[in-house]
Amino acid sequence: MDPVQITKAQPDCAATLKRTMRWSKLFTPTLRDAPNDAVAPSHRLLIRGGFIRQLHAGHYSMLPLGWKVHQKVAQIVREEIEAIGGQEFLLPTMHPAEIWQKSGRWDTMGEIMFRLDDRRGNANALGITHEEIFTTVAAELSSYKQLPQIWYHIQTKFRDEARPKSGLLRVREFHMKDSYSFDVDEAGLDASFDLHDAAYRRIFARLEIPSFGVQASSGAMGGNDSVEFMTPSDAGEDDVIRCPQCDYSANIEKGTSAITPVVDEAGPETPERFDTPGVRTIKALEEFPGGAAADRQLKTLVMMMDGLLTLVLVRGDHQLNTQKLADVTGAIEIRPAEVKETFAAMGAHPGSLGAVAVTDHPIIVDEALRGRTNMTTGANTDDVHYRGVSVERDINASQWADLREVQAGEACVNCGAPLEIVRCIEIGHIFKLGTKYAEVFGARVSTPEGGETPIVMGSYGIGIGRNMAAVVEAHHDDKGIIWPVSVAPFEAVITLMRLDKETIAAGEKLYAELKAAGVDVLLDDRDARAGVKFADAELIGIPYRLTLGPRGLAEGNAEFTVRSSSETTNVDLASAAATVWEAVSAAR
RNA sequence: CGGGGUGUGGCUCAGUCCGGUAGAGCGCUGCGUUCGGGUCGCAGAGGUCCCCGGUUCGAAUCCGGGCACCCCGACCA
Repeated sequence: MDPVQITKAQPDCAATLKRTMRWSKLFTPTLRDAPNDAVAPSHRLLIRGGFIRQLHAGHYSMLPLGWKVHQKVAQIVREEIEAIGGQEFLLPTMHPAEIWQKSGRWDTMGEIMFRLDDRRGNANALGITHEEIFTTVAAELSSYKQLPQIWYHIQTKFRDEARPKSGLLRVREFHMKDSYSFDVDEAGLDASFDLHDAAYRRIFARLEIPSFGVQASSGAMGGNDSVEFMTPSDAGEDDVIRCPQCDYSANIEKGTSAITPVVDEAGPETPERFDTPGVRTIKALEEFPGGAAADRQLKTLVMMMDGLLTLVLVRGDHQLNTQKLADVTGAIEIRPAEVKETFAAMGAHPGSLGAVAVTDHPIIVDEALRGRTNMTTGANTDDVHYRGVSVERDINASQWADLREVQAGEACVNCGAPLEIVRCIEIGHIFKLGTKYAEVFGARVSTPEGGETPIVMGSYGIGIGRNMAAVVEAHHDDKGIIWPVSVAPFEAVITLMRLDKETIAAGEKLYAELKAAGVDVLLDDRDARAGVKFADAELIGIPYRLTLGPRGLAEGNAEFTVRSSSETTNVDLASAAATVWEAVSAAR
């Protein structure tokens, strides 16, 4: 028997060709038409290009090309988190109810969390995020000397979204990178937070997603100093307030604006009742003789806050933002009261409601109503209103808060410029958790002074699939996707116009050269018409194409085409691989 | 969860109002043709018409119930 030979691997042309990625063997079911129910560009193109297929609402299969892109996106995220000291973990996706009960989120998460019982009848949850799990592990940290730590994982998260939509943009099962920072104090947390902020900006730059950070509500996740990264897109689901002049930007759930003060007359000593037959809306009351302009009316909203009927007051021409209401009250379940609940509590129907002299329900009043006098509002009798209402004198406010939703054109609180409201996709979220989880799970470290302190934590998330979709939203045209080289399913494609011996040989030679140079390349050897091959290459968005046909080959040329610009040039066969390599490496 | 819409071959859709044994285009298979931008011709395969029940001689079509998916809103990192 021959002795085992251990030899250093040598480039082997024959082996390379055996491993050649041939389009004829590639499973990429491209479609000429997108399914009619796909609306968002990324959704349509990822389906048409054969990247993804839906299994059911909010659950997608990643086909080979889709998974390849997904992994490239994840790898960029991984590299940038490693670069700030992140250490990668693999954690359970199914968690015992107990751990969520311990943090209190078993109840507060509500229906967004998938829950299931095991054979013993024990309750479990599918992880929607991993604060609880990481903090449990972090309980083994014992000394300030071990800090700071940044821990992360890239894994499946489950969220039982009420309405999955827009392909990969909002799904129920998805991969997310979440990292958690562990510091001994607030200053350390600030530093870890800033590291993530910078890492996230590098990630979006490498993905070529235009992005900016906005002040945000941290919602059910808990915490403060919350920054969301946004990319403008009609396919998004967040409205963002942006100042075109200074750097102010905030999620509409959080942001505010300066509004022109309304000058009120003092009004009467006490509110005056007056009949308003048939008046049911702000607009109708504006037009009613003896009524008032919308900005001189009080809008009284009846909300059920965790089952407690509550009055919420905003100016007549303002909108309530329910997330702001949730944030200031801590309520979990908020819904408008039903008409019959409202009538039972108030004695009147919507359209004639008001808070004057109401004492048996909590009343939360928007800050914009501070100091307002001589206002008009419903009198809790159908077809009757009050005028001459002074908010602070006549209404028993239990809480004042910023509840108003900013409208486009209102003035920036920093510089006074008119604000814009931009539809955006949320592509990342970083926020400071503080010591909440550390205290619950006993993650404490000894301090230099010899005492003990709970670890101060931060939490940082990026949805991989959503970012993949966001790249497509930012980079496509009417022919298909235009992937940035950094995440393209292939960096280059060699398109054979004919399948004769000479063309195939030239294609395989180029393939081997590019492969040897480290270029991720695909050989289109399908027996199809030129139009089909070009259209498919453009649809799936390969950044660079080398076209080999009899026309150019006769003169020793290939054609080099750039997907993003459609620019085509002739290159000498001998230098074709180098041309591609240079373009790819410059763009990586 | 509220409102709207849709379920017919792999994809896009017609047929449903007015019940009569299921169609087109694209795609797919074979043969021929063509060969640098989704050729052309011939032949062919492929459908529990979302499911269950009812009415009827007969249901894709009418009636009842259910399910799924999409869009808008609510909600949601």
